[in-house]
Amino acid sequence: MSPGHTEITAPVVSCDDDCGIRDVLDRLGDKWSVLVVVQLAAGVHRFKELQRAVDGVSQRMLTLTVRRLERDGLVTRTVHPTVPPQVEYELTALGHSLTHLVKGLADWSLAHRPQIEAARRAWDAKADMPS
Amino acid sequence: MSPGHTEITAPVVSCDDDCGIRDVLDRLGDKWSVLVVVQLAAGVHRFKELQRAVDGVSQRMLTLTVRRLERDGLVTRTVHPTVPPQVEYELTALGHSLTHLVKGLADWSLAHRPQIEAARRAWDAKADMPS
DNA sequence: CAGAATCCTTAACGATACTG
DNA sequence: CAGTATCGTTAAGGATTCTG
Repeated sequence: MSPGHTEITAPVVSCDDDCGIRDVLDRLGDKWSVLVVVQLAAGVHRFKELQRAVDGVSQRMLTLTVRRLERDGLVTRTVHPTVPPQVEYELTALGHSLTHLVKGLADWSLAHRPQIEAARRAWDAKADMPS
Repeated sequence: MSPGHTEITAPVVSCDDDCGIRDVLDRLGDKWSVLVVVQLAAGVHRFKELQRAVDGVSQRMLTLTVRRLERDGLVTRTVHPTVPPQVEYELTALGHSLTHLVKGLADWSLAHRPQIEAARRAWDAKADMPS
């Protein structure tokens, strides 16, 4: 191994081509999927409950989000043919397995938030300086 | 506690308001940040090396991405005033601490990809059915 | 209540050209 | 090489209205 700069060692997660990470990232990337999964990790929710819990999500986006999660097999959608319609969403086993990772991200986020904010302040302060 | 449906138990990760998860998610959400972090986890990279390694990223987006990562304190940018300019990017300790989580996501992704694809095929097949 | 449909605004992204 | 600047496209998301 020559010293100095990069020799491009074995990629941590082969991302030479898109071998799957992107698929998951695209689902985690959108604004609401993770938040919904996190909420559902606490238990079964009806549509309106979800919307209140996530706070900020429009009804349209919540619909789209749960549909995509359902399509990916992360949540189940159960319709009860009652007089006011009642639909319950629940995490599948697959969905629950993701919860641990999401929890990890949340923990990391909370733990390192001060550092990140400090770095941002430092950067922004530097940027304001003319010379 | 009444039985039946949801009583909204304690949130897994308090997301009543946005208490930090979103900040991290927004950085994970964009198309390239994670890929760049993953590449840098393998070692120091120059700008062009990164662009080749990530494959698909435009020079503009790579610039924006590394700038944001630098602002957040996840990577360092070192300029060597050589005759052709040479800039090296490297993960900070903070950046490295994120690597574990990203690796976890990648592993999960690879492990459960078949399940997700199967679920999608099933969903799409069902959707095509007229009745 | 749960949702489908429509319209509209924004910003993420990509391609190209130019610079130190 | 490592950017910056500009432009055009597209997709994500929000607001609103209507329906079973």
